[in-house]
Amino acid sequence: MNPADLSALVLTVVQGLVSARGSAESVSIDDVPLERPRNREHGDWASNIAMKLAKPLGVAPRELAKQIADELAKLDGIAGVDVAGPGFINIRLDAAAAGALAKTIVDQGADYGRGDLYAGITMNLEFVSANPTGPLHIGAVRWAAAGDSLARIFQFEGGIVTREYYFNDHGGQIDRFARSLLASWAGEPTPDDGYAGEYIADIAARVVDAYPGELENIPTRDEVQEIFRAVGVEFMFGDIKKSLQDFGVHFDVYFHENEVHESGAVEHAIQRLRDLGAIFEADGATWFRSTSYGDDKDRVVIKSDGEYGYMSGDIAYYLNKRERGFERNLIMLGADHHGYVQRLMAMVAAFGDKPYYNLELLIGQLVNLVRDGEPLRMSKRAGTVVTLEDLVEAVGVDAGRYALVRSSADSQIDIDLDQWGRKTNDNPVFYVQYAHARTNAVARNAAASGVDRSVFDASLLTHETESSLLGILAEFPRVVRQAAELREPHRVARYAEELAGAYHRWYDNCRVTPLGEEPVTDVHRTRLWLNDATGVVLRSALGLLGVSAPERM
RNA sequence: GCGCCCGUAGCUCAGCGGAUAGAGCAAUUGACUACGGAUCAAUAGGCCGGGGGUUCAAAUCCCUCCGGGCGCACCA
Repeated sequence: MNPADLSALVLTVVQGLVSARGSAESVSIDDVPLERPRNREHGDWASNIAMKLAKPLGVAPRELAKQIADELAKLDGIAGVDVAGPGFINIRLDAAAAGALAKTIVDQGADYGRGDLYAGITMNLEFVSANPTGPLHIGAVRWAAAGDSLARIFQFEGGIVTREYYFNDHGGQIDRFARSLLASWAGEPTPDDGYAGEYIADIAARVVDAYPGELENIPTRDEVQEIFRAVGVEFMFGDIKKSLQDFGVHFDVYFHENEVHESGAVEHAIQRLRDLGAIFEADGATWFRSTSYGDDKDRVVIKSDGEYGYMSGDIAYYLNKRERGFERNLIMLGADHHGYVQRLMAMVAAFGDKPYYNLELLIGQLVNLVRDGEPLRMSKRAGTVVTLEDLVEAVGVDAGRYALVRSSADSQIDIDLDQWGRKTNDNPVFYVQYAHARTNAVARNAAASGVDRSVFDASLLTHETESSLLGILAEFPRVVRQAAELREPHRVARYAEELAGAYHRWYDNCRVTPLGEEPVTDVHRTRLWLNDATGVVLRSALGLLGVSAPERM
């Protein structure tokens, strides 16, 4: 029996009692979530429904709880029901009902835990989106790991997901990049507003290699700079794509900002807003009246010099996504972009769409890398940029990804490179991966000792570590769904650690293979199902995080 | 000044209304002739930043103050 089944049973009982009392109070399945009590002595599952309904029904909570408990106790698969504290209903399942899950999980394999929260919904996840002026710095990388994980979680919940990267190779930032390359080539100091760092010299050298002996013969400096811009950007962007690929992050669409400009999408989008009455002219510029939709100031879309303002691109890009058919659009940004939320939501509302539904902005707080107790400081001027490569070099891809998704994006985090670089048990990712490898080792040993899955008798899973492990396995679907709803992939990581811990404790207490000359029994065979079920869920959880699940370590 | 995020064990962080607030690391002590000790067991460590409020019940929701981070362009 899984928690959903049990919830349904409790609901039936509660509805029966409510109508028997002649109350009009309506109770739905969402009102009776079951929880795992922290203290195992409180049973396998607990419900607080009696305390919630006591007031509307005008009954004492404990009395109502007792009535519900008495009805529940009569049902099959329930070993006992107690009322505790202010009115908790604590339910103990019999071993067979609880243990059946092990077989269910093995039978369903990688599909166990899959949900339908976003079944058939088209979702566009935009993240990283760094302009190609330098290697990916650590701030952009947080969402590379967390965004990709979120994409996997949405897909697990049935979503039709597109991972998208938006980039721009024109404008002020790119000009500074091109001038920096040019200066490096010419042996001049880095321009005051330029980019420093070894990569500039490296890219400049590669551009020169691509045009051997030619740059010197180009008459104007502007023309040379244009070559550095066009070719340098290409190299830089190639490097970025490669490091993302090496990090296990693959984008379905690389969307170029020029696309919205050249296609006339910007004019199209502004015209749409104009038709909707959200555009006005003032001071020689064209404005979006975003204050009518909750923004704190109006925004320029066409500057007085006739150029498009920054926001015009965002407006056109959003409309483009909608016209490409995406129902839900998520953009993941760093903490320094939180000021964009209001104006973009105003735009969504102006188009007649639903803010926070058709468009969501996820803001991730800063990440610091720490070594020897000291944060690695970034300075663009000094050219000390902490990059994705630095992270991967220090701790590897698995630990790097895991460290980035393990905490809520709402929190600033410090990643201790010394700790995460260690291949020992003070590294959480190894703790989880080792548990997975151990399930495989146990399965291999079982096969060698003649233990197979020919028999499954759930009533034999009676040890307290077995009921604890089963309880955690049962929660996987709910954890994934919650991670999806809240856009919080770190929940999956924390769950994986909890599951790994429960598995290690079970391993310590319950043997799958017989000792010495002992005969193979159905207990061993049934435990193998539980072992394999744990392996399945650990693999799924690690997969959702984009971390490998090794069979041996 | 206005806005967003954060403040929980020595450190890094979980805990989006429930029972005695958790994990990993660090500290102390145990368990290997037992499916991999990359493990497990145990001890110690907390006015959950302060103060008010809502509730049967608050680390969690609301208000306020304090502290830290990040933003508030006809720049991108």
